[in-house]
Amino acid sequence: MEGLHEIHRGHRPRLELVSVLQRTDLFEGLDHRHLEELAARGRRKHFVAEQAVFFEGERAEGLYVVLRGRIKVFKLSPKGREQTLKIMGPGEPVGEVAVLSGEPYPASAEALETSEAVYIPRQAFLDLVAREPEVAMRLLAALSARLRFFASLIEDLSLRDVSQRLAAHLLSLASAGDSEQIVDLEVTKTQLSAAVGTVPETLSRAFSQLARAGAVETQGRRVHIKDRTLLERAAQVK
Amino acid sequence: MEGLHEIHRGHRPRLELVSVLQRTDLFEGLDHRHLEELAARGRRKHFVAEQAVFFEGERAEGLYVVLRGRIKVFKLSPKGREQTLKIMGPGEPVGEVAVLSGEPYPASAEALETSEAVYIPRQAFLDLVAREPEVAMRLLAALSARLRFFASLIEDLSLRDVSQRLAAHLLSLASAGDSEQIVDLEVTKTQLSAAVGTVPETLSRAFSQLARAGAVETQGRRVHIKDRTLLERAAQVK
DNA sequence: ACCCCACCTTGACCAAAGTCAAGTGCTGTA
DNA sequence: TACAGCACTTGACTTTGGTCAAGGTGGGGT
Repeated sequence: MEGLHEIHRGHRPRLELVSVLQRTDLFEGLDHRHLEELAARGRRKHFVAEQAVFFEGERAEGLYVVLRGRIKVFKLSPKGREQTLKIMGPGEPVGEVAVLSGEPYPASAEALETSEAVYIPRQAFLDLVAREPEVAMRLLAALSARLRFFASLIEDLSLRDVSQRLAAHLLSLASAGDSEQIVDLEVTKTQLSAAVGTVPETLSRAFSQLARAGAVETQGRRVHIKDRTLLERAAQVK
Repeated sequence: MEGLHEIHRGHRPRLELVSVLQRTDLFEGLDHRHLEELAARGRRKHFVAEQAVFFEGERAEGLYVVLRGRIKVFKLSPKGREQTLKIMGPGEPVGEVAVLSGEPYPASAEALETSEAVYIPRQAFLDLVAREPEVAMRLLAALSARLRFFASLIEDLSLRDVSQRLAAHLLSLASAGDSEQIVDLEVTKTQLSAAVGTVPETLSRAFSQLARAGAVETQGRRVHIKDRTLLERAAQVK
């Protein structure tokens, strides 16, 4: 029994780690040798809902790659208000900016729900990036996408009001075509308020404003988009 | 004469380009062969104050590396208000995110003053990044730094008021040590207002508020920091 | 089925900041 | 030197949105 456990703890999990790493934006299709090494040096971590992953200002000893669930990256104001930067889902890396620049984490992160991630120690990651240009290219793509996202968040916060931001957010959740459809917010409205940069009360008013205009109707987390054109107009000029 | 001109246009400038590329964050210390190729495929461009470099939404055919002067990257609201994302100085790349992701420029850019840049066509850059891991690493460092900057801009816009943002901005311009010192804004106050995410009127009031508190005194673009501790307090909790 | 608690909504209020308008001062130019 | 134009400031006003307080609602657990 003793021996069997050894094998299970030391070996089976590692093979399994390789297979989950392969389903990751950063590492899929990567040379098996590299995956093996990552698996050997990385660790699988489990988080329950609301559990902290790391805190802003902490030294970054490694990064996480989400396997299951969602991890919210956010900033806190002294008064306790929160601004969500981004919610990361399966396949996405969290904390890689801090690891790359060698500085402390620039924001905090916590699990939104039961989640799993691979933890990769700083040096293991840096070794891989330096040795494997393909990983560097994927990272560049990931960081570029994030910069784009941040730039548009900055634009929203600075130049658009809450209803416009909400309308734009709903449109980004909506599928391309249909004028009328039902979208799932995937988070509570309180969490949504932190993502669009406001408080629950104001978000609620923005929703009822859009509802009064006839653009949407809400039932809990489900939002019925009644008139996409109207919603598009609410997101823009005004 | 004809021949001389040929040489001057076709060759001298290229040698010169190599030498300026060497003074660039992204390319310094790079293999001479690569620099030659960049120089062959790139072009030097000159901008006068307020001249557009590119517009948001335009297809990104290449990127720029600032040699001299400053280039402002910004977003415009439908109503004409502007949010500065970042002002880029000598050595820094502009537009590389669009080139990397193959999507349109996510923001507009224009010269703040007489400026010079190297224009590098998309494919020349991608070739180099793919072939030269060192360039990819530098890019990762640059993008990481920018993400960090953006994250803190998002935090500021969402969670702090204008005086706090102004105080923080002044502190970032100030040198580390001294409690009392004079800093140069390096831009007009109107431009500063776009950088901290407000309008000139509000910025002006924020300045007089800080002045009333005894933290600073302003004389045009020169700001006399009279009490750094006071300024730090104004930047924070409040 | 009931109850509890967290989430959400609404109203009243207030503070922050954008807009509009007027006026001052500085600078570069004719 | 005088003028034009721009940057900046200040005041009055309005709008937006955050805060506080009070209910309503709904889903999960016992």
